[in-house]
Amino acid sequence: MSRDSAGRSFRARSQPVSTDQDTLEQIWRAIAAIPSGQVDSYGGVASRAGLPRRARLVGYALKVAPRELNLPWHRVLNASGRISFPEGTRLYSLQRRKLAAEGVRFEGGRVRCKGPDDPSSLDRVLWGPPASSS
DNA sequence: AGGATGACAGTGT
DNA sequence: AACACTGCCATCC
Repeated sequence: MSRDSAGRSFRARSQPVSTDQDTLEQIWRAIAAIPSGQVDSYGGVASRAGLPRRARLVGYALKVAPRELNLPWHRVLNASGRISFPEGTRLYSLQRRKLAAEGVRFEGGRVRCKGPDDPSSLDRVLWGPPASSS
């Protein structure tokens, strides 16, 4: 860990940045791997794709993703557990509807329970389908 | 070439 | 909890 002139900490990149087609496909695969009824954050997707700190790139990858891939794009939320589209837009309601169809419950504007980034729950995402009442 | 703008995130105040 | 700031990276003026 290092610090810049303003005192903020940061991790140096251990790998050269690449934004070629392979990188995009890697991200798309990570998104496709999110199980139905579960959600992940942009940063989480980036990490699982082997691209830590590249959350913004995930947003770009989603934007340019070919429709034929049929990616579960609606399962990707921002780090605060919220939908990243402005409320009231068509995409917002579409995403919210798709999530609801998979049993993802909302509380106010955010998904229930912890944040999608919580490392302890990445594997057994707790806010999953309510159908599996354990 | 340089600044603004995003389907973002982390840290500090 | 909300805001400001910065890192981040591709696009679009």
